[in-house]
Amino acid sequence: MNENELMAELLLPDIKKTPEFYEALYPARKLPEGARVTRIAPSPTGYLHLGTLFAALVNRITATTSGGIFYTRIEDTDKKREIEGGIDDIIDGLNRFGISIDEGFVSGSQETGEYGPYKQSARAEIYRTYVKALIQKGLAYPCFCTAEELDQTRKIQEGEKLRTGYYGKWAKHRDITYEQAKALINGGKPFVVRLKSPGSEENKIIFEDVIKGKIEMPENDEDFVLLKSDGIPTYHFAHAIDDHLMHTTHVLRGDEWISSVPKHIQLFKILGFKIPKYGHISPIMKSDNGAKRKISKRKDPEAAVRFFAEQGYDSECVINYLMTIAASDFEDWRRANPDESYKKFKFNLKKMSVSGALFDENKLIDVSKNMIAKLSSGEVFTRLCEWAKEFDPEFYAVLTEDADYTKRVLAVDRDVAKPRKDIAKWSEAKEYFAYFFEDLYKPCVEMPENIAANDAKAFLTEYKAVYDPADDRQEWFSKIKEIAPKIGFAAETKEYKADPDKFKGHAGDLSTVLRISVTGRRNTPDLCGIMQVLGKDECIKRIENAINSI
RNA sequence: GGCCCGGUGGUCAAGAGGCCUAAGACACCGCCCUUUCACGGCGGUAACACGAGUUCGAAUCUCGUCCGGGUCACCA
Repeated sequence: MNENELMAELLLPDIKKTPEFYEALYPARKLPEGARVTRIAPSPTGYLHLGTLFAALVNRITATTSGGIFYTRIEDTDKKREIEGGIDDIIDGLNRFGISIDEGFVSGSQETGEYGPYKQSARAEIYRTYVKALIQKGLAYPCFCTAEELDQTRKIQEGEKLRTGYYGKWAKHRDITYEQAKALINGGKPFVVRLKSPGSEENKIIFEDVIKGKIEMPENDEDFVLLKSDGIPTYHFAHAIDDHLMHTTHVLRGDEWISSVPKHIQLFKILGFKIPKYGHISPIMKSDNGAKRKISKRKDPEAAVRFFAEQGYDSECVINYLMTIAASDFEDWRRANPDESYKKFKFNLKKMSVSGALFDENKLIDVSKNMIAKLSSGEVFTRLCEWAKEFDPEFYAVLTEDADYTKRVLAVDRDVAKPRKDIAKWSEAKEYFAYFFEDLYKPCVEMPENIAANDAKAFLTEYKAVYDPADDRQEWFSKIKEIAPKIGFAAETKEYKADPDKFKGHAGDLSTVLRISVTGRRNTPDLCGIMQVLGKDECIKRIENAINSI
């Protein structure tokens, strides 16, 4: 054995396999030409984040449009920051938003696929095998520096205004000998394994980012850590091994990774792996006192995807909004294909924005209103109940007490040619439909200032006598028009506008009186339709109540 | 501070040297339609960060300045 081989044996004596074993275990995927293999690799250090959802969407749709595979991999190499239930929350969240997963973790506890395990903590032996091979070739070495020592050199570098890091002459253990290492290990010293970087800062590397375009950076010359002292790899190393073995073709991740690309490219080259295509996704930003900053888990409630669920934003609407951010041509496509699933959209990574977009709730509201307006009342019923069941059980009870009635309520101004665009999120529905339900209805008979109480009373009394729930909209309104002149109101709005002084108001004002009496609201959808749903008895009751309390 | 990336209305954005008197969407404002509110229709306010250069011609190419973002861990 030569010195390098001795070193490898000293550092990783338990590793008996070779990289060839794993290369054979995970052969290339049999996929059609041009199929893209993508993935997200969340770490279970918190709940599903908007940025993660966004990245998942972009990865999912690039795999879909190319006939490829999208898989999930759990990056749980940092045991210190891991939180309980993190995996479940992330994967369940993806499922909830309709992001289907072909392979890897498909639920919090279940994984599928031929390229597993899909959890890094279960892959330790694989990483260590590759590290050992690197040491054998003299391409990696042990480093015994303590956190304090590293801190010390960083301070010196800062003092001298030098680039910080473990490189060049600062790489203390770069040339450590087998004998030296052996002595330290026998002395019980912990160590990490570092890459013996062959790079130089003088050299430039150029790579084509599939989203951002051509990027030029100095070559990596840092002897960064491959294996931490607990024997677990760093992200960089795990990324190279996993994405190679799992045959990822496109690494689409947050652009906070862009500065690590030189490290990654170097690693792939040294390991003899084919370099995947990289695409770096700009973060979703948030405006904070005029300043623009990346949306943050700690400060912003909407950073956790759960926020949208609680608010009652429909998951499909959120995805469609995210698509408008992901692809500048998505809105045009949506207008041209109003009924297609977003999955049919021909997504092009090059159309992605290079700079981060501000999260725009107004736009989300607009997208949501448009989408919800297109739903049938049955579909609205299903989704509303689904939401209420989880987030507003009381309302859920009201909605499901008489499902047929509720469906008729939801059908007002909905299953028609031009449905209302009124609801943006399910949490608004309770307030919006309250007057339909005994338990939620709060009578209010406060009439507009321009209508005298006597006139209101007189109108309601007359109207009550002729009211017929069988009337269609036209008949319904003509009855109001017939009463109008009798109490000094214009039957036609135009009449009134032509000479306002001649009238106390117009038929429209009287319909407002009726509206308030029946619903307690000044604004509602089509009143005639509402009264039909409410039924004769209820309407009469409410009208009488109004007459008595004005 | 070093290294990257970016900068078109309030927001998202089209834009590849002449088609730019700069599109569209959201938001906002006005008018019309209208049983209210919406919807819809019509219209309006509002932008190429700044300075040099290249060119007959620059939002577009180059350089500089300024501003914003990211990153510089045994975190991902």
